Amino acid sequence: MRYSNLFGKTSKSIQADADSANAKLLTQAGFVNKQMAGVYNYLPLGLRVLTKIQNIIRAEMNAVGGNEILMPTMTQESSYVQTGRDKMDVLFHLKGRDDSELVLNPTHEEVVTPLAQKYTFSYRDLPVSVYQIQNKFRNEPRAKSGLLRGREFNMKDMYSFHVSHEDLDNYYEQVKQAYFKIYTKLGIGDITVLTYASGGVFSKYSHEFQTFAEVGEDTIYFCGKCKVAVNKEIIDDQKGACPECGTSELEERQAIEVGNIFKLADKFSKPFDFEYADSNGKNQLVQMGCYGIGPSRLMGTLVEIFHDEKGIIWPKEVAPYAVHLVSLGADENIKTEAEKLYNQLVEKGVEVLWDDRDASAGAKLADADLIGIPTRLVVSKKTLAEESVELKERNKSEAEMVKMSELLSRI
RNA sequence: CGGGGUAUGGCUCAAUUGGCUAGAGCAUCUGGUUUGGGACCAGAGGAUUGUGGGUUCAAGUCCCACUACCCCGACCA
Repeated sequence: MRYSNLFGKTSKSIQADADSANAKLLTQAGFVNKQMAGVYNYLPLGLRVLTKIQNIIRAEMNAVGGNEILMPTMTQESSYVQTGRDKMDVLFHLKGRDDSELVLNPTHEEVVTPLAQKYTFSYRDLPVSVYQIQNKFRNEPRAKSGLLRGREFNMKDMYSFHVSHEDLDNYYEQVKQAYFKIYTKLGIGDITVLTYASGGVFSKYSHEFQTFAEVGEDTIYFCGKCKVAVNKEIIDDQKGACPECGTSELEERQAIEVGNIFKLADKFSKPFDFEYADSNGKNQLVQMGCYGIGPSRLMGTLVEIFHDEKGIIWPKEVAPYAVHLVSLGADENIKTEAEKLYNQLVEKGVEVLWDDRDASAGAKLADADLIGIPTRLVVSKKTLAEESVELKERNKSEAEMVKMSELLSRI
């Protein structure tokens, strides 16, 4: 991609209302643009990152047998009346023609449960799990912290259906491991911990995945020995002790919730009367689990974790491009050489963003740091004199000269 | 939802006790110069000051209402 063709621009001045580092940097670098409180537009750079995060998640869900589907954004309110969730205060309500009552789905239990019911008759149809990656709507009393807490946000939600609690337990563990693989791939595996948390309205307890970060809204108590934590909301229930080893020597940390998994059991199968015939032909309630992770929140989290005073430092797995090619100087010769290199890289399948503008060196280099692509290549009079290209990693301070002839094999 | 604050070109801000044609920087456009860390010179365009009402000879400025946004808290599948 040539920078001159890229929709979205970097900006020197920042949004006055950008609170967190992720809101500030993502806006300034041209990844997102705020539509209104807690609602964002994803520009090309931002969408590329979001898509990569989604694909990492998608691969792991497929690996545990998840079937990807896409459910609707809106649903008749009566489904929520059936479960009692129509009273949730974060629910967006709207009216259709004839004053029909509709809601924008905050999650999809009310949709997926009756859906799965239509295709599940006996134990032979179970277990099964389905997931989708879609935008959710929650009328948060207070949206904040950029992508960390929005009113419309992107989420992967998976739902599993089982004949027994044991089977649910089994699958739940598999998904838990899949989640850790996701965090590891995103580069936050070592700072993300399994956290015992409240199950909200639907189950007594749940497991959250919490990433240590100062801006995190959640307070958790971390057990260094077991590498698990307890959310503050249930620390009293746990009597201030680690649920795995019992020690009360826990470290208080701030963290961002980057995933949450629940054993729903029959919380939803019951109101919808979702039963299957067992091997004796007797009807039994289906046991359910649900598993949520937010790509958009993860994108914000990654920026919170990986940035410096100059800008974002994307992990390679999710960076919008692998290489940021910068040509410095107005000489036609420089531009020609840069273009040659650009074409070679593209041909080789390297994702490259070429800053082909006539902007000053300072402006281009500052933008490269702000955007945060892992590898920066500079072509200038200086480098051409040595038939070389300057290579610098965004997360390192020193640059090195690489011969043009050797460059392609290096990348 | 309680408390506090803000609203002025695309962005960041200014405008004396209410007073003349609402200023500047960034960005944009034109010309020139410049190219290894957000360059410089000259010129240009761009605003019914969030919306509605009120007070006044006169309102960006004062009053009321509404809306949006931000902060603290509460809330948070």
